[in-house]
Amino acid sequence: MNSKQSFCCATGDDPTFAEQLKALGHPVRLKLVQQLAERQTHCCGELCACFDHSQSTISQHLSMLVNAGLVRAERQGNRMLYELERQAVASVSAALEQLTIPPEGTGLDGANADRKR
Amino acid sequence: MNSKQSFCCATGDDPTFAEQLKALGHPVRLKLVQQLAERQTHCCGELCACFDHSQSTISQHLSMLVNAGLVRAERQGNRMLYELERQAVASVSAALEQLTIPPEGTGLDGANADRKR
DNA sequence: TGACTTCATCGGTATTTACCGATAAAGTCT
DNA sequence: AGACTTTATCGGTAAATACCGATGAAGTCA
Repeated sequence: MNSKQSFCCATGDDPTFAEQLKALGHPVRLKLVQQLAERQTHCCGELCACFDHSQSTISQHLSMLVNAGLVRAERQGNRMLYELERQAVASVSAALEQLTIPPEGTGLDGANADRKR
Repeated sequence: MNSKQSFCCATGDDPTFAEQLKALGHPVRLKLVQQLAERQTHCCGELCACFDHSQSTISQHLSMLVNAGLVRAERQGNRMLYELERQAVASVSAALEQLTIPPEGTGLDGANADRKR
């Protein structure tokens, strides 16, 4: 039953890394994250105003971001304040950057070696 | 008809950023990228050996990575050599890191301001 | 040429995702 | 308390995704 979902190379690392990337990999959610990046906090209504999707849709996308650990939600009176977990985004970014480092001693990496920040 | 997919805040930026994140946001594809990061090139067969998915499945995942611009494919005789586009991964990483920068002059960013590399 | 290897593509099915409207839950305010 | 605001959740549908086996296409090698 799990033969479809398993992947044998799993070395036990990053259980949520793919999840986080997946959460970021939707235009609405990415835009939400970008909005959140620009200000300290947003409530759901403000965010909804940026999209022409229903409130329920935006709320669901937000909760996916929260589940992925990329956004924190905090109740404030009547409304929910959403705040970007910049640290989490940073660690996703850092993990990706790791993949950028060419293997040692290849000597073939001419096309890539010059970049590297 | 496009009312479901449009998102009004789109400022015209990053047309493929979400696409790239989405491509990375699947455990098999992420693992493929990680494999490719560790060596200069891999052929499809080598990569298939790392998963217990069918060859067609792996091939499809690879072509998604290629379409997202994250992997380059090059024919070499009988086989295809896949190589990570480290530059593309780096730019995804950099774009994410941008989101990490708190807005100027908030003064409220105590929970996040200490990190920032 | 024909047998063989390697990979991509096709056709199909099952699962997941995205989305909506309606409603519930939580809070405010009079 | 009741009216109102704000957001989450439920139930459902349509579309997209993930996967497979079978087949096709491209290349090698005798």
